[in-house]
Amino acid sequence: MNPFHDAIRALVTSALGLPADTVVAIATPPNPAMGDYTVAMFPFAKALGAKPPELAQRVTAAFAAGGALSSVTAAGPFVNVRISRPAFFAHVLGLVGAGRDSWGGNADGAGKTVVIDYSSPNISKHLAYHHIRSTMIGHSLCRIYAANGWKTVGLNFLGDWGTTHGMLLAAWERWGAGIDLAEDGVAKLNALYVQFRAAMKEDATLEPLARTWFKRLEDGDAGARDLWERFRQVSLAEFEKVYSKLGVAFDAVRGESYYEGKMQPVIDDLAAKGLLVESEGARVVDLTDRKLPPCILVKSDGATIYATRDLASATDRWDSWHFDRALYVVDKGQTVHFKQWFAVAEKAGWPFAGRMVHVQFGQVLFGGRKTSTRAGGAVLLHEVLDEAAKEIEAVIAEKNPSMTADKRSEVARQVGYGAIVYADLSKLRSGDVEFDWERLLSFEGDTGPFCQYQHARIASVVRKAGADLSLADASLLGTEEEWRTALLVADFPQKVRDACAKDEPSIVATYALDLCRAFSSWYAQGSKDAALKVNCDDAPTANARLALASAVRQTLANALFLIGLAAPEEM
RNA sequence: GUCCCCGUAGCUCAGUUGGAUAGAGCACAGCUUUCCUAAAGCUGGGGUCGCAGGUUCGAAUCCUGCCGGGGAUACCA
Repeated sequence: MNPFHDAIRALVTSALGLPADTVVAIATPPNPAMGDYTVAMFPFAKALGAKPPELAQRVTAAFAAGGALSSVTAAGPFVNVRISRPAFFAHVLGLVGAGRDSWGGNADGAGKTVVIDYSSPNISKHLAYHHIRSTMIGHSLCRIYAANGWKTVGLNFLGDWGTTHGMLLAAWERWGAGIDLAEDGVAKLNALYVQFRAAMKEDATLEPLARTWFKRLEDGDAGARDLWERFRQVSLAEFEKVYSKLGVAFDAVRGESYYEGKMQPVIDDLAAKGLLVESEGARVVDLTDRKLPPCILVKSDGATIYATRDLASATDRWDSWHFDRALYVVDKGQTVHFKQWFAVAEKAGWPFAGRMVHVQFGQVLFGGRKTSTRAGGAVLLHEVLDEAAKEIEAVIAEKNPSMTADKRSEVARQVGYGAIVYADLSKLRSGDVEFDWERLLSFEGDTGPFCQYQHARIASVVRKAGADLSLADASLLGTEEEWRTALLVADFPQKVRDACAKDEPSIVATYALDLCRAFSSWYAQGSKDAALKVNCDDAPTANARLALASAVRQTLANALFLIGLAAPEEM
């Protein structure tokens, strides 16, 4: 995948007489002064019956100068390798230049389809801040899988069914007269829902009323159906406002209601296979052999439950797309639920069994506790996004007063939203995250705006220089800072693979930051010594440096795209 | 009770799948502004990698047991 890595592998395997396909772990030495890459000899010692330092000597002795590698030295049990810098610089510039927007991607997933279930909010409720996790991790995974050659289907699985929606219909009947849903519809619906739940505690007739309304909905009663459809549309329109801010678009929106008619065949099939047993009045699949609680599919009152809907929906997704993999980007609190119905699919021997993955993530905590949207007072996602854009707009006005108001507003949204998204995606999925306004609204250091700033900086320097980068002579590159930057650029394709293999967008986010730091360090050299500027006085050197900077910019733009951040040309 | 996740600098987090002296940012002390502008760079202090064992040439990383935090644990999603 990288001719320089290939050369190192070839050298090691041939020197030690190992098969050419032996796994050779190529790492970065702790100190750049030691070399560009390093290979530890320990893994080969046992098989070859020799001590690691001796093997390192053998590799060194077999090295012949010329080609991709410039020097090979033994440091005890390690073999440190320096690669030919002019060749490497030329290689990097060529790759990025040829790849452009697709640079970093691969075709590993060619012919394969992944269905990614993400965001999946409940209608008639706001998108709260914590929805950013599923929404952006899922969105980013769509792009990462696509960059790895997969066909992706992004799916929003709306919570639009169940007795809670009956409550809302009942509440509307009581108090809905005169309410205009055209403006802040979701807020009004949510208020009605909260009001109804509160009233239920006082008035025992309300819960049956809600059930009756839901029954009407299930039976296709036109009045109930129309009203529910209206609530659904109002909610979707409001979700869409937030999604468009984030650049999120789905390939399909299928709510729980969509699968309503598809559950009976699932139940029948499980019953026919003898998997469905009666237990405490409910119909369940026993999972004691998997050390799991039984999976309830039909409640004792005869109604279905979310496991039934998930099974029906998986079946439907299989019929629609014949996926090779289906990701469920859902918080880790639902781990048992997913294990249960994945197990049911396996027991039933369905063709898609084993292809589902629960991509779990940690929860957003407020003061160390899980959020409760029911308790009210939840922080809304659009509020956080708007606040960040507002704050950053003031910063831009101060730092870049010549920018027009329109442009400033556009860039403020890109960078403000970028700050919020980056703050979430830069962390490993698995950990819980504490909601912290101060940290979300910081634009310095390990942040999205820092990455975007480096991108804008490079774009501006290159734009103003107006040089013909196709004439760049890579042999004129060579400072330590340029070198470290180029090495990082070359790592990008592997990061795109790793992020996909682990379903982990933070790998790309962390990488983007590392690349920015390397570039920023390099760029700052120019303030100490004008000869070290990117756009220095010596035209051929400037051309080569601008070409490398341009490669960094392209890499950065591609990385930011994968995590859903805009890459502004100026800021 | 059982199961899952987490525990690394004062705070927020990385750590190349077991490798050489554990790294960033924030905060703190200081220094540096004619390329996009300091939204940055450089220097410095700051660590028993929760604790105790084990596995081996070698452990923040793997195994076991504790401690601490969060979550799940059949008719909500």
